[in-house]
Amino acid sequence: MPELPEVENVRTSLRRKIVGQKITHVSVHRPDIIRGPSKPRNMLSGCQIKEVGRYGKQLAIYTENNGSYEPCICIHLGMTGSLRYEPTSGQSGTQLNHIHVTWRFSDGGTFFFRDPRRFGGIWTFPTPRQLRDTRWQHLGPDAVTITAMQLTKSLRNRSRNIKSALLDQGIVAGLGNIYVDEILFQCKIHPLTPVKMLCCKQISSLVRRIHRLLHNAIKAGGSTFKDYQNANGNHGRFQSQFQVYGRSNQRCKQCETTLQTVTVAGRTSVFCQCCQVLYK
DNA sequence: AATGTGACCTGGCTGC
DNA sequence: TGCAGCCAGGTCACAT
Repeated sequence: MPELPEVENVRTSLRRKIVGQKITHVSVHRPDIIRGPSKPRNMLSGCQIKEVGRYGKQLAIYTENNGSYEPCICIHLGMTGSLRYEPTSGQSGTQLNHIHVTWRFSDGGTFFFRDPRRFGGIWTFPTPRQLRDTRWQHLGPDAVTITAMQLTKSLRNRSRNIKSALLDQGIVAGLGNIYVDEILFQCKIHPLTPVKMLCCKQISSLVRRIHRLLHNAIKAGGSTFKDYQNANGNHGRFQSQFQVYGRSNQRCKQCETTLQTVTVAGRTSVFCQCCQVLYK
């Protein structure tokens, strides 16, 4: 389940492998994984990789020609998507099923997009600016850099609860069910608390916790539950630090109360009814 | 306009 | 052992 820390680890592991390389051949095994209105311009075939970027949970692969930016692709990993780099054209450590796109590089290396559940996808754009001005335009500030002032402004006069607000990528980009549950537990806020009940001090604290948690999760290589691996095939280690996510009906690590679940915005939320206050 | 809900998709788990 | 049914959740279309 890749959220921001996992996507950031994919980005950093991938950029070391592919920046500067030229794509010699692309195979699209499953065309419906290519989304969006514009059909791919050869999925970067013949292009040289300039940089690997990220915004929220989305990755971007930028290419260049004589120093200027050329076509780019945006990759969303969805729930089970993964990107894997193999130094040779073989697929030694990569599962062969559910590979939808394969890129081959000038050095003989291969790069795969695999996504069993196909919630992910790839979007192509003629320039990075097109990507920013269309697909990324509606996203809120990236969760790593969002400020208390930006979040306060986004939450002003809203009637929804804090859990669904933090899951909304238009308010803050990069958080998903796992990290939102962990952040709300750390802040001692019940997931159903209406955002209008939170004061400026609480929102500032929320933002500090978001930054700290994401920083620690990125440092730990992200979290692995079932599927996630970075581009080298390594698993994350942050899941061992979870306080609530995946611990329904177990004891709260702070107060020993049995953790409960509630469905918010169609997602299972685990929380401690003793530690987390429902402001009304 | 803002918010809520269900569909998409498939691997893994549980219960019979 | 094999099968059916349920659950997981990011995003989007549609309903309220």
